[in-house]
Amino acid sequence: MDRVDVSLIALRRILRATELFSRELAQSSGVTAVQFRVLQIVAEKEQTTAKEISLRMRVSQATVTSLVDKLVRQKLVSREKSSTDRRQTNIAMTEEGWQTISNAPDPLQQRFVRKFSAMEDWEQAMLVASLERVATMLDAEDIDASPVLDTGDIRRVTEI
Amino acid sequence: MDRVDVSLIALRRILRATELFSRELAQSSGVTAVQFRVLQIVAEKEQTTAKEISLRMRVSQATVTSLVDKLVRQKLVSREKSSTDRRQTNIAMTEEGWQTISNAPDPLQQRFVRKFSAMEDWEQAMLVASLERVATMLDAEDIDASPVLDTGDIRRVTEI
DNA sequence: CATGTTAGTTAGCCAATCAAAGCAATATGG
DNA sequence: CCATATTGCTTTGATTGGCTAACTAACATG
Repeated sequence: MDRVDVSLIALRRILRATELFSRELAQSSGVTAVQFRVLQIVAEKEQTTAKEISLRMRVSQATVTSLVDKLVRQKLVSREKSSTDRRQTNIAMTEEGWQTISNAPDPLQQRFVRKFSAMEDWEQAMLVASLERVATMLDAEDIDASPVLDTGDIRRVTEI
Repeated sequence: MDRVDVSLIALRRILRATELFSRELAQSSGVTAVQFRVLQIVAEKEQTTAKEISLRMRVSQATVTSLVDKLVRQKLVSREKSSTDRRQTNIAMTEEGWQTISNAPDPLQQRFVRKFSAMEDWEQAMLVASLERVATMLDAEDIDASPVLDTGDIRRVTEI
């Protein structure tokens, strides 16, 4: 089997692993991976607008509305009309939201981080280079790519 | 930014690229990526059973039924009771099915293959090693990982 | 033969997503 | 200053993919 095949298989395994994890999380915890992603985006700046989320996630505003609805129902975020522009709605973290985000289990990413950290320096470097290479091969445009694996820990500052 | 972050970002970009592509395909062509995946599995051996598909895709049999329903409705595959074991249903490719699979646009994988092939030998080797490494880091069990990127060309023989 | 196992379908549910339409609020060009 | 965009968001109504649970049919086996 040639290398192209081997790498495609590996890629597929990676995709598959995250997909399965996502489902698993959806069942075990209250929020699904997608909802958690929204929560993360809100968390990055303490508050945001629906528009912002929709742009970041590359999803329609209608979808954002429904996702935010679910988070609001669980009291993880709150909606509030902006005072400066009343067409806008500010979506803000609640105390529960912060808690959820900090308590969220994160097996997949953690597994990755743990193993990655255990690697030799040269191997880490090689991996980083390779992953970036592949990413560039696959995507053309600039996309939202905060350092999370479908779900993961929040970095409030990272805005590449 | 440390290497862990950089690699997680790259991973996310990869995930994102395939996800966006999948949606795009769903709109432009008749079959969605998942349906296409089913079609590919059937194509590998000319015919299969629902069970086989469900195992390969790691999805319930009920889901397979509904996916196959859609393909049958579009006449891309056909159902036929197995003569050897009449509990089984053979799902077989139709002429249209073959056509669909061979005409299917495949920008993502093609982009990958093209760029990969253009790489120097040592770089290809490095990439393969890295991807496999990451895949192993993320998934534990053995999974279906035929050489496709959500959708892609068929290899009837490849059974790793 | 009775009971169990296996393959598949049906029914009923949920999450995520979209497009289209609607409703406010702001912006803007006469 | 008002009529007409434009913008931001929600509602409505669909579709897809996914699940579990219940059911039917066929095979397997003690």
